[in-house]
Amino acid sequence: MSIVDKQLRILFIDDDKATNFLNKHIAKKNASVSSTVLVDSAFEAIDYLEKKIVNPEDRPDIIFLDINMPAMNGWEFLDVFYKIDSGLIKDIEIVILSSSDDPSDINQFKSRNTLLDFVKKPLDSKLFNDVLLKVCS
Amino acid sequence: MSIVDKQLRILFIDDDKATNFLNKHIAKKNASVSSTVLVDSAFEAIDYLEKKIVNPEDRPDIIFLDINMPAMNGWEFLDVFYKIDSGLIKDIEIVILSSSDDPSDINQFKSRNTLLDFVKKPLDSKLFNDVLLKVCS
DNA sequence: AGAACAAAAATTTAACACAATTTAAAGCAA
DNA sequence: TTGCTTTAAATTGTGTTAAATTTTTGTTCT
Repeated sequence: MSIVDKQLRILFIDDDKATNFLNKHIAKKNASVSSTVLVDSAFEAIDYLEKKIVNPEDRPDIIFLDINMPAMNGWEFLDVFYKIDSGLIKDIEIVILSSSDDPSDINQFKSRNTLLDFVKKPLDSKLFNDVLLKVCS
Repeated sequence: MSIVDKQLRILFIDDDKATNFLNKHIAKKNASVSSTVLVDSAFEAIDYLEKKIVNPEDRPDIIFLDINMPAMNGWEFLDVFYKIDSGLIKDIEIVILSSSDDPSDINQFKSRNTLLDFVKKPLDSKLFNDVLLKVCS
């Protein structure tokens, strides 16, 4: 059963290989997902969004973003992300995917009211489907 | 190509679901592995080894053990493990599988000279195969 | 009516087989 | 010897099928 008509493209940003592997597996099993892209760092994500995407139809619909990453964390990524001068990325939904219980992260999430959701690791297929439903509403 | 004649049973002890998922995937792709068991905690591992194994042929040949786990860490597990009063577990090889750089963990590993190897996460198929080769030598 | 059990449906997980990409290796030529 | 090309090997990715688990539904019995 596909919960939505349109097919969604998902970008996962996480420095942990095992997490990425699990996330991709869950995403690809969902009938509403047409493609998944994994990157290991926020830096790679910026590079991907700015350089690698040539056609608008290639841009992700949803980004699942880890917070705790070396070099550039999730919040720092978002600061850069929103400055990307491109119509391409305007309506990409952002979902925080973190195992953090840190109140400062929760506050960060609440203060940035453009973010779609805050999902606790590990991702599971039910949780993932809920996010997709949220995107379509 | 199977590097060994006998088929090996692997037990993974890790509290992270994503890590377990990746580990299992890698292990099951190896032709020398006949079965994999995953447990989420050291406590479950003890329970599994003491209670769930009835036949000697069911016991694992290798245990991949995470160090940093809540409630009971890897070293604490080993202390309990070696006290298990059962011939069943005598010649199980122990491999530490951790992302820790902590010198105290390295020292712990060196001081316990019965341990087969210390492997850094994330596990990959080459690394895994190397461990299997070590077991057979 | 409510609890409990059993059957059916649906969802999740695992197993398998195949394709594609990447990596390593061997051989040859400059 | 160095670099390049071809071949082989191995890792990774993908899709399909089958098994197992969970949820739902309906029926019976108290």
